[in-house]
Amino acid sequence: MKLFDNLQTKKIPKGTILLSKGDSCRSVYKVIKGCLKSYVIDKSGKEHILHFASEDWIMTDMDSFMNNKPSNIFIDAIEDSEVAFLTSSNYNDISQLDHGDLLEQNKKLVNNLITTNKRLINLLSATAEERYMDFIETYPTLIQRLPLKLIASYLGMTPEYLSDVRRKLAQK
Amino acid sequence: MKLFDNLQTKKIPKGTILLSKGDSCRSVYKVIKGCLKSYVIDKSGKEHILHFASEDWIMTDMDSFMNNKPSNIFIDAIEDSEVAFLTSSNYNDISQLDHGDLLEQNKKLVNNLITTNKRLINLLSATAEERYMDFIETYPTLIQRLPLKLIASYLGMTPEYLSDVRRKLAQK
DNA sequence: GTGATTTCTTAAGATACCTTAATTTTTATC
DNA sequence: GATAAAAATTAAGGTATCTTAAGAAATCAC
Repeated sequence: MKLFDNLQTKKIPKGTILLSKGDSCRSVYKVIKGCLKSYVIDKSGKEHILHFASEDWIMTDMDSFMNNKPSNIFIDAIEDSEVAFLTSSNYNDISQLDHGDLLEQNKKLVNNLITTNKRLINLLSATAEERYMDFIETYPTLIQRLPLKLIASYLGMTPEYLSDVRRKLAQK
Repeated sequence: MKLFDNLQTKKIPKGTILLSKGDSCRSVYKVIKGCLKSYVIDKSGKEHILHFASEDWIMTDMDSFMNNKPSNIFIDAIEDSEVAFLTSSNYNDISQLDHGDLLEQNKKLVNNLITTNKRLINLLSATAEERYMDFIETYPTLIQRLPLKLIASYLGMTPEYLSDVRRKLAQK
C-alpha cells in the first residue's frame, strides 16, 4: 500500500482556508494541481509564509496532525487547486505499510529535513538579496507563478523591501 | 537491530573539529556526554550556529551523509565529549532494520522536522527578545551550560545585542 | 592564587530592513 | 474594453539590530 495512492481528491477554489489556527489538523494534503501556502500570523497581525506546496508536494501541520494538537498555523489555497488527502483514520493504516514503503517514507522525511535545514541556514546567514537570488535558483517556476508579496513573506522581508532589492539587482 | 545500540564510542576533547566544510560527512554522532555544535561560516567570516547536541541528541550533516556530498557545515565539540557513532558502512545495514525500528526512525524524523519548523517560525516571526525568552523556556539546561555568545549565534543575533536584550529584560 | 584567556557588558555610530502612504502597473470582473 | 481590484514600485522617515572598540567580570592554566 502506497500512502498517497487511491485517495479521494477534491477541488479547492482559490482563497479557501483549509486549516486555521486553533483547529486540529486532520489531513495531509498532496497537491494535484494549483498551489497552497502555510503561514503564521504574528502578534502584530503580520503574515509569515512557512511553505508553498505546488504540484506533487505535500502540505500539512505535522505537529497538529501527528500529535493531535490545536494548530498554530493556517493553510490556504493561493490558486484554484485540486488536492488528494489522507485523513487521520487512513493514516493509521501506516502500520500496514510494507518495508519498502517505510523506507521510501523515511527517505522523503530525510529530504524534507535537508530542505528545511537549508532554509534555516539561509535565514541565519544570508542577506535579503542573497535569499532572493537563492529563491530564484531553487524555485524558478514558483517565481513566475506567485505574487512577489508572497515570496517576500516566505523570504522574511516586506514586499516593499523586496522591491528595493530587485531594483538594485536590475541596476547591476 | 537498533541503529544506535552497540556502537563504538570515542572521547572528543573540547575544541575538536569533527567535520569541516568541504569534507564528506561519514558519521552520525550520538552524544553520550558533552555537547557539539554545527555551524556555517558566511561570506564575511561570521559563524552561525545551526544546532546544538547534548546528551542523547544526534548530530550529523544529513545532506552530506545521505547523499555523499561535500558538506557545507562544520561540527565541533564545545565541551569535552563522548560520542557513539554510526558510519556509512554500518548505516547501510538500515535495510536490515525491522518494521518496528523503521517506524521508530520515522517518528524521530517527524519530531526532528517539527522542531526545525518551530525554529523557522520563530526566526521568521519573533523579535530577538521573544526568541531569547523562547530559548530559555525550551532549553533551560542549555542556557546554564553554554556561553551566551553561542546562544546568540543560534538565535540569529550578535552577542552584544543579546546582552542588550538581557539588560532590558532585567529592568522590567 | 596569579596571570592569561575567554566571556560579558556598555556605549556610540552605522546600516539593513521596516513603516506608512502615495503612485503606477498589472490583473481580474462583468 | 471599461472599471475595479490587486500587485508592484517609489520615497521619506523610523527602528531593530549590527559594528567597532573598550572595559569589567568570569573562567582557565599552571
